[in-house]
Amino acid sequence: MLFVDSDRRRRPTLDTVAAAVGVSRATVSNAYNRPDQLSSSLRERILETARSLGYAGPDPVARSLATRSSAAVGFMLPQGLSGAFSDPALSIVLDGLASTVDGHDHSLVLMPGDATGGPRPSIVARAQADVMVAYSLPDSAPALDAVAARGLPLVVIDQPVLPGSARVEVQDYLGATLAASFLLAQGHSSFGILTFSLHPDGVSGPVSFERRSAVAFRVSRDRLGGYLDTLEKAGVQPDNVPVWEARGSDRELGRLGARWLLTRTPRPSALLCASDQLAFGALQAARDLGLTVPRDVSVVGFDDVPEAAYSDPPLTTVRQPLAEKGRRAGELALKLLAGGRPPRPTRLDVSLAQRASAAPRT
Amino acid sequence: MLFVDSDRRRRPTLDTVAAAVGVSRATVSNAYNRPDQLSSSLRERILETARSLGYAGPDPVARSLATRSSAAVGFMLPQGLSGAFSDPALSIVLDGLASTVDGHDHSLVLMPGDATGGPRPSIVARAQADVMVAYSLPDSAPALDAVAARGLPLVVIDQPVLPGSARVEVQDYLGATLAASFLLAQGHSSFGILTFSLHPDGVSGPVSFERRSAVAFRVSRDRLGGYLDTLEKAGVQPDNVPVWEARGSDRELGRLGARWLLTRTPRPSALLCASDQLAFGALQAARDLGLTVPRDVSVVGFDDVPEAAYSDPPLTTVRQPLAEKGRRAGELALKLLAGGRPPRPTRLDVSLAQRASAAPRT
DNA sequence: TTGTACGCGTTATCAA
DNA sequence: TTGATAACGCGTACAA
Repeated sequence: MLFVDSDRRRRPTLDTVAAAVGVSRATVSNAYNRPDQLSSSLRERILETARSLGYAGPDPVARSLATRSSAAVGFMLPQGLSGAFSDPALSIVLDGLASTVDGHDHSLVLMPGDATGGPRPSIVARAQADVMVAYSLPDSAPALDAVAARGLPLVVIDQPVLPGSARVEVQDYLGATLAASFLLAQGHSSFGILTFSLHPDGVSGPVSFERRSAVAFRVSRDRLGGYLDTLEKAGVQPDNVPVWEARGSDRELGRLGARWLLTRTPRPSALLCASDQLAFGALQAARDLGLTVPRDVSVVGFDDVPEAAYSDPPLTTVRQPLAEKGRRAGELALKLLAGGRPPRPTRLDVSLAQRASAAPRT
Repeated sequence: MLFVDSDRRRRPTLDTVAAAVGVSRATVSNAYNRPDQLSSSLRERILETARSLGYAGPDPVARSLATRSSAAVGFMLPQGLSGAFSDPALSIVLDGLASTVDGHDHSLVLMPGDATGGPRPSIVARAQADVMVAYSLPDSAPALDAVAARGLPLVVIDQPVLPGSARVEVQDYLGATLAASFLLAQGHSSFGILTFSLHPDGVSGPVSFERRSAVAFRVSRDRLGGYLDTLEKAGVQPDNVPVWEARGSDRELGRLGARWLLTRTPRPSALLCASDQLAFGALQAARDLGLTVPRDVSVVGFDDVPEAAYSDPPLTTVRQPLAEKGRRAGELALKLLAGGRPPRPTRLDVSLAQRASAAPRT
């Protein structure tokens, strides 16, 4: 009696099913993975028995060990998910990526970053994924070394290419140039710049001159550089352009920064914002201060998230193909997984979406 | 020569390192996982050798197989990530969850849903996670059966509790009641309701009477039920209340629906929206039609996402503790993982955040 | 169809 | 204490 009661409730395995049906483990495995390797009647019998035994199919981990593939794509973020998901641009990219890999029966493992500007190396070392995608990590992120140490293929988005990695990138510098040129052409000569993190230290505030050099995030570097270089070429001294660094790309942080920028003397007649979220915050800050956009101040964003078309006023911004960026990254990941060599990086185009938030200087 | 060149580039394993150091595999394993089990000098020697051999630490998959734990929590979504990430409410919940599990060195595996209203069962069957979290899946989602088949612990958010699962939930019905009561108290008597999906079939449009029954999503069911019941108690016939179902909780879809609602005759003087996103769309639709909120029409949302405080006008909405919801789910998942029994569900509170988008009927 | 050699660790249990 | 032995964990895939 006692013996019966204490029969070990181990979960059934391939062997359990094989024994019950009276075939070998290999055959049961085939029933799941290679239906053509056995008669359909036998297969049906096996599946039926498995069901009755409560066997839910081959254990994913064991299968991964045997095949040396976990059918998952790792996605490394520069920050916690909080920051991540509040950024619609990232959401769109992630969606493009997810739909691509999902279509190939791969799952997505998210690795949020922490204060170091990326996921902790221990997280990366233990993640069950066979290819990693890095999204806008700082150049020196320890997470990248961890990926290299594991020898996993890597796709980078918005980052300098690493040896052996594939890369998706957008012409950020060019985009910034477009934005600045446009405002210059509109007659503006007094600017303020609102950027997101330059270094992975969580600092917000006015940007000192030293801090502008050796910027750790490629995107920030390119956008800021594009703005400043363009202005300088037009005769606007970079030292005279106030720059505010927000800790993240978030509306409220943008509002804070824009409030500072718009209370400088002289007040800038145009704000260059490194993201649409920051720009939305800037629109709000202008309203708070009783300024009208674009009459009193022009605002230009970056990304062209869907909401940019609906803000008040609709946002003039640099458009980049966000969903495409994610899809490309997904395709590259899959390609690397299939053993492909990293192709040369293709740069996605940017363009200026002219709406109502920027106007000629009055 | 040739032999040397062709030396098999297999990745080093514990054995490789053990052999190189001249100790057993177990000792190398201990060097990584139980530093107290060996002298620190030996440990250092092992780690050093591992480094020089290019060994990145124990293989995560093999470790999972041996420990029978993959240190990951799976998150099942009702839709593709597209819909998911465009919903700030979900983002916040997910963030709360992610930070909780991340703090315990667990990773997060995302399982996007498809047309069936949840992830495909095959995805669930193969996911490497040892606990699943279901977010607002329809009651009959096949994904839930797949979880049960695997015998994985389950946490449900915004769903009816399943046998053996833990659950975190919000008083949606009560929240809807608050919103409707408030508008009634303000003197409104002509309403329109804007809801997100009632059934997992991707339909958008006016909601027929039959479609209002047997609603598949608990949240939709409770919110819609709360609105209609409250109105009915106040003498407003549910049949006379136009209801628009949006395919998703998305601003643009909300705009479409609100446009329809606001062009009914007689025009509703108040709109009850099942989410803030839909409400934002409604604000836009009102603007499009030349209506002023709240003078011509009052709008009430649901969720109280951060942006609700900054919309134009700021949104009166039902507040629910989104981040807390995610954290609770994460804690429950961890608890289940540790072998805990599912505690009885705790309901999180809701309240009404009164702002400027709703006013007494003029 | 089947036998069986892996895949790569973890964790008692045991010995020095 | 410190380290070793060996029994799993659960499949996959190839040769027979």
